[in-house]
Amino acid sequence: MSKILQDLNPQQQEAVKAVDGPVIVFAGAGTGKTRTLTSRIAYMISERKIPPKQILAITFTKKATNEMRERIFKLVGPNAGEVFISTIHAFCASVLRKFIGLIGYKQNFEIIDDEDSVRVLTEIYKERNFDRKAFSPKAAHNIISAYKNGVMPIGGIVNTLFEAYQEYLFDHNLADFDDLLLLVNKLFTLHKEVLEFYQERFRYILVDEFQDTNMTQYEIIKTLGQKYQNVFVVGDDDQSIYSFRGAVVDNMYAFMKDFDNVILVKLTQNYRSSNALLLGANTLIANNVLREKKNLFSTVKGELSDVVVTESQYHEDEVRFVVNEIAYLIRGGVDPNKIAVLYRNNVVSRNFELAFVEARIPYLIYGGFSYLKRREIKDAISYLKFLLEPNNIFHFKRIINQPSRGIGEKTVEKITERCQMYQQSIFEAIDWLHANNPSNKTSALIEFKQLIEKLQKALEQMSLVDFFDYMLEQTGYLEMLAQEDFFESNRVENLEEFKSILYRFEATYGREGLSKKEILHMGFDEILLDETLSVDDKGKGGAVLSTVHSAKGLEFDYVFVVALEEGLFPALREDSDIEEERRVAYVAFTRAKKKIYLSCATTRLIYGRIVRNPKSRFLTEYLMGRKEQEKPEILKTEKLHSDESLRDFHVSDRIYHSTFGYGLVIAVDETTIQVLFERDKSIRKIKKDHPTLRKTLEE
DNA sequence: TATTCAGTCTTTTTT
DNA sequence: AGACTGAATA
Ligand SMILES: Nc1ncnc2c1ncn2[C@@H]1O[C@H](COP(=O)(O)OP(=O)(O)OP(=O)(O)O)[C@@H](O)[C@H]1O
Repeated sequence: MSKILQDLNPQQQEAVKAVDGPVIVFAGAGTGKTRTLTSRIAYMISERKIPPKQILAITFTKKATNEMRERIFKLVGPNAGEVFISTIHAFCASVLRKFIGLIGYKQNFEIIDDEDSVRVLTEIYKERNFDRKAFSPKAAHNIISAYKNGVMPIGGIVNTLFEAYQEYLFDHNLADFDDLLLLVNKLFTLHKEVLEFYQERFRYILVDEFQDTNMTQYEIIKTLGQKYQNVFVVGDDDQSIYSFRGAVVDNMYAFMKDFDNVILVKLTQNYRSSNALLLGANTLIANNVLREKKNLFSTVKGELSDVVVTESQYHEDEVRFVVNEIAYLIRGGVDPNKIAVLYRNNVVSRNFELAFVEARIPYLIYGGFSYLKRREIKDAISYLKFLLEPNNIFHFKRIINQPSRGIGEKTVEKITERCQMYQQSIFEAIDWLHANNPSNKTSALIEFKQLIEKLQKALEQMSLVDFFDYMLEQTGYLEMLAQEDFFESNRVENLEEFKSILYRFEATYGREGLSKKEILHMGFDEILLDETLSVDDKGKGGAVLSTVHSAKGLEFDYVFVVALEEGLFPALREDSDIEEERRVAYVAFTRAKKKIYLSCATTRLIYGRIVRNPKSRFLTEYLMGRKEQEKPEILKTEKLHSDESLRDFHVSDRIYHSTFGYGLVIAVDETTIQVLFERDKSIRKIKKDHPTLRKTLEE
């Protein structure tokens, strides 16, 4: 048997070997879906001699893309580089980069992120005097995006807004994230030649996390696969957590109908977690009605104490407990990269981040604010893009008064007016204004123009990295930051960090003899769709702080699921779907390999208000599968002794044990202690190194 | 145009 | 609590 198949079970092998024709792997968490998909690609290349160039693999995140490429590389070597692995968005961007001209956009179209979209909408609001109070531009963006993703219909004023928005994007040659998908779909529908080009190019298509594809994505995958029918998708209906973005689990069933002779493979053995952990996850998800019944099993038994339940009085206690516990694990030799703190809401990450810094525990944050979305980074990128395209009004508006040059809304309006009415370029308009109606404003504009021209020349003569410094200095951007609060000082650091990205651009694309302009264009395309890009990413890593959504597909030895309270997790808004909330919990709980900590706080500060929420139903549901006497005693974190980590027990100390509850130490020897437990008034011998044994404070 | 200050609203989740 | 807005003032 080939070495690729060796590490797979018979069902997984079946999925790997069925190279031709449509296949769906429908299976629960940790059953090796991704591993099967990866092995299948390796198998196709090394056993079936399929040219790697013909393979397209769609992952859910950029992180998953990188991971998959690495894994395939390990199996088949450098050939892996030729497989087209990407997120659907990045794939669409590459299609459009080639063919978007056919549907009226210019080839150098730009991809904009949410923040840019909101900017555009804000402008439209002002132009057309829309009422901000009815709903904010931000809300409008959410609605429009939901509409574009097929989540909700729109009408009336929102439709007007939507049309104005699309018109603006088209006129400015911009595409938002949703457009990437929609435009490709349009391209494939209107231009069969393009579709055929890609059908021939990618004869084998594989899709991970299929349960979270939306209608447009599915349409794209379906049409691409129509000709050769070699479409392989893997998914888990219980892990569909992106319905807010238009994901439709029913695509899994649609797939089985739309393609002929689909091979259905089910996997039931979970290789990630022990049965002790699986029991909870299985019981929890069984509360959902809308699902395929599955029963995952593991061959590893696990310990009752692998599930730790804690309750803290205040959220500060929760943070302190989690951070102490992680510090303890790391001291005990656990690799920080194998520890994760997962939460439903980004808000709670802040407290943890601060505590990690204080405790000097290295950490990484997934999800949350992307590095590229920071103001200073976006400004810098806008400067660079404007240098390449000095007639780009979009970037002009962003940078013209950054730092302040005394140019406000009114002046910008005058310029755009002339550009539109007389078909002038921005610089021509500036010259005209200065010649015909000179003022200190127009002088400032001329100065700006000269600055840009000077920078354009300099760019040709310097390395990108040196130029970047020069640019920040010449534009006065650095000085502007220096004058802001010192509190903002890490903006400067972020900009410093950006130089390493530029350095990479130059190293990757520089030697092919490309111009600076081309290098930057290619580089920006590469990073733009990479949400995971962050400042601390390339360091040695550390414990992971992540939303549950961003942790999908990942696994960690130790997982802390925090803020498990009604209203937060599950979120209880009028439009929330409790089954989806439960799936989010299921995803969270199934990330753990060795041990899981479920944590909630009685009292929490949110929006300056003190809220007291009961502990999450998911916590209860998770434990429901256990016999009464096997349910863990809840650890009240505020009772913990501050130096409990020393595990140095003495007679008359108070302790906590996950199975037996709280108790009093009555005798100590080398390796064990004797404890009188409060709950059942019995005396037990406990090993000192029992994993959940903790010293607590006096009563 | 820039700056300041009081009042308002926020948060689910992300490519 | 903190970010963000809009109106009032310099
Ligand atoms: N046949 C196998 N033998 C040993 N280990 C396996 C096998 N299949 C999968 N695994 C391991 O199980 C873990 C989970 O695999 P994988 O991430 O592929 O599962 P998944 O189904 O994609 O999970 P999820 O749906 O939660 O993302 C990984 O650590 C993987 O290496």
